[in-house]
Amino acid sequence: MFLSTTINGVDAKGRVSVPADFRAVVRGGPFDGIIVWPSFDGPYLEGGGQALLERYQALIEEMDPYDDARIAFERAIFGAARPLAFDANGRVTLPKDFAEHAGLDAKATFVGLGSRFEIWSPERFEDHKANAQAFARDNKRALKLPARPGGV
Amino acid sequence: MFLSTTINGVDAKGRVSVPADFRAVVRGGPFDGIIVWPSFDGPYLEGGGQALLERYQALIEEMDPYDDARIAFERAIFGAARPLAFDANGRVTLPKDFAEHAGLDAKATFVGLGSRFEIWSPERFEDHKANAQAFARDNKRALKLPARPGGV
DNA sequence: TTGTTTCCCATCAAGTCCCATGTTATCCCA
DNA sequence: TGGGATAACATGGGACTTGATGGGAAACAA
Repeated sequence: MFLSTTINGVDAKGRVSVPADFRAVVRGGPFDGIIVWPSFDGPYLEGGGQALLERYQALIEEMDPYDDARIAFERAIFGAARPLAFDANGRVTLPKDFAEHAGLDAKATFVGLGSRFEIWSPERFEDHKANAQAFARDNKRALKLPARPGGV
Repeated sequence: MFLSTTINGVDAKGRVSVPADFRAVVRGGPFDGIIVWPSFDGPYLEGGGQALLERYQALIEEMDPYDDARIAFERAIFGAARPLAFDANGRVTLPKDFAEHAGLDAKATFVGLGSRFEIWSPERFEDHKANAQAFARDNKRALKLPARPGGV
């Protein structure tokens, strides 16, 4: 599972170390690296191992071959995703357009989300985190978050 | 899996480099090249390895021999598809009618869609990409993509 | 011959690999 | 428990390989 949040440096070549914990998650898989795509939801990147993409593919292949929704998902996800292989030191090179989409220059924040992860510009992530926490607090009933005795 | 989007040049002879990642997908197959046909759905080309065509064949053979839809698909896909062999540098030569159908002149956009890919004129693809992203964003629950905590 | 297609070679850029170094975390032993 | 040794991790730069592309020669068809 992808867990915890890590900030790593992005060097002049666009290389960034993938946190060792994240590398351990995909180790032994069919592809020694991660698969990353720009979120169509905001200025950040989403990623996971090849297993994640294969799960998406299985979902999509249950749709009819020429279903409009299927083709839209295929273009939005597979068309945007890129496999990023680890180098000998566990780094990947971020394509320029990915770095631009997420506003990454000197630093990148890796956020583990269980089956997948996100990559943010550290400044944007701080804003987003505050917003997400406030949203969750204000909507916890609507979201049916598990309530704890005492309401804490 | 065919992944990511790449823009490659089309030279005066109608030659275009197939992205190295795509070549790697079909490498080792029975035919050292790709199979391409004009989409009956829009101004672009569809393609894949020989394995893809064999899967389509299996699907179609489940239909009744004289089903109108079957005959239409057979003509639209198998009748229109051509195998394009790689040259020593991994390029293929686009037949003129294919280039016309997709409006390809100086550049061609290869879009990976998992089990197959599409070839677009870069300008036309930009338009459709925005549509696909908006559609995917609005309908991602239909795909049961893992929801992000907070829904933000 | 004339135009078209296929094959081969040269070049340039970009991506990948390799080695070296500093820093942090972990382990072991006194 | 404290300190030192060791291993793991993150980072920087240089060398090299691969990929994309352009042009030309040879083979083929009209």
